[in-house]
Amino acid sequence: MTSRLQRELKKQRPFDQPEQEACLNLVRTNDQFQNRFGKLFREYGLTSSQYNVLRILRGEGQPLPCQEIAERMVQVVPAMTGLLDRLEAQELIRRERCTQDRRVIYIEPTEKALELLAQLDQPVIALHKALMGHLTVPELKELTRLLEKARMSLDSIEETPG
Amino acid sequence: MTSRLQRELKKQRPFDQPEQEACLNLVRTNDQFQNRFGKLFREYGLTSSQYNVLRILRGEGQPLPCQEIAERMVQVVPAMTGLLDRLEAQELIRRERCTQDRRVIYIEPTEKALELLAQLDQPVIALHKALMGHLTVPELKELTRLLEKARMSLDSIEETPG
DNA sequence: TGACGATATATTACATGTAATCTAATCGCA
DNA sequence: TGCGATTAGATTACATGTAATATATCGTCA
Repeated sequence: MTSRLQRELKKQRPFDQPEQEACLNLVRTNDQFQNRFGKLFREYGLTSSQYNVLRILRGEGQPLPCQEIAERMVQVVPAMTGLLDRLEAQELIRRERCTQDRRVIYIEPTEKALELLAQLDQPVIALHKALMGHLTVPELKELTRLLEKARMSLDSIEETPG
Repeated sequence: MTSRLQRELKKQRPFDQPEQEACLNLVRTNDQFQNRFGKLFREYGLTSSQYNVLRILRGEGQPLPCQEIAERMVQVVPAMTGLLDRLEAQELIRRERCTQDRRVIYIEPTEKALELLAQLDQPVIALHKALMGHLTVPELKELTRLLEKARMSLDSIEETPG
C-alpha cells in the first residue's frame, strides 16, 4: 500500500518506521497550513509571527516584556528585536521602558493593532474551519491529544546535552 | 480543565474551537521538533532544507531538475537557487545543464554528500524514535491518518482564489 | 563603594522563505 | 520563418530564524 505522503513526495519505497512517517506528515501538514495562514495575514499587511505577537499581547491585556513574548512564541530573543522594530514601524505596538528595572522594555499593542486583530478574527476562525473542519470533533480531540503527547518527549530530552 | 497547550502558552482562557486547538498544537509541535532536527543537522554542517534536498536526490537515485526538487519540498523556486548555491559551495551537489533543453539544470549529489547522508542515517532514525517513540504504533498510525486527512482540505481550497 | 556575575535587549552575520521581476530557451502556431 | 506565450532558473528585496557577541542595567557581596 502506498500512503498519501509517499505519493505526494514521489517517494519510491514505503516508510520503514511509523515514527518517521508521522514526523514527516507533521512537517508537511504544518508547512502547508502555515502557507495558508501566511497568505491570509499578508492580505492584512502582517506576517504569521507578527500576528502571533499581537495575539499574545491582546490575550494578556497588559504590557509584556520582550522576554515574555519571546518565551510564549518559542522564538529566540534576537529575532524578537527586529520583529518588534517592524511592528513599531507599522505603529502596531509601543515600547516603554520600565522605570523600576531599566533593562526591561514593556510592549503594548496600539489601538490600530487591536482594530486590525478584530478584523482578522472572523477570517482566522473561518480558515481554521476550512482547514480542519472536515475532521470530526472526536478526531480533532484525538489529534490534539496525540500532538500533546508527542511533545512530552521534549521535556525529558531537553535536559540531556547535545 | 486546562490543556497542556494552554499552560504552555500561558493562555488565560480555554480554546473556543477544537479546530483552533488542533491547529495550534500542530504548529507548536512542529516548531519544537524542527528545532531538534535543526540542531542535529547543524552538527553536520547542514540545515534542515539542505538535508531535505540531499535526501530527495539520494532517494531518486538519478539527477533531478531544480523544479522537481522544489516541488517535492513545497518550496518556491527562488529559494532553491540559493539553497543549491550553498550546497554546491560545500561540494555536496553538482549542476549539469541538460543538452536537450538548455533551460533545465540537473542536480546530482556528490560522493561526499552520500557519505554525509550515510553518517546521518542512524542519528536521524534515533531522533525520530526519541521524539515519537513513546507513542504506541497504533497511536503513530492514527496520528499519520489524522494528519493526512487534515491535508485533504487543501486539495479543495487550493482551487478557490485568494 | 566597587567589582563581578546575571539578566534584558540589541547587533551582526548568515541561511531561509515569499513576492516580484528578469533572462534565456523552448514551444505553438500562423 | 518568426512572433508571442510558456517554462526553467536566476536575481533582488525583505521578513524571519539561529548563533555569537555586545551593551546596559541590576543584584550581591566584600
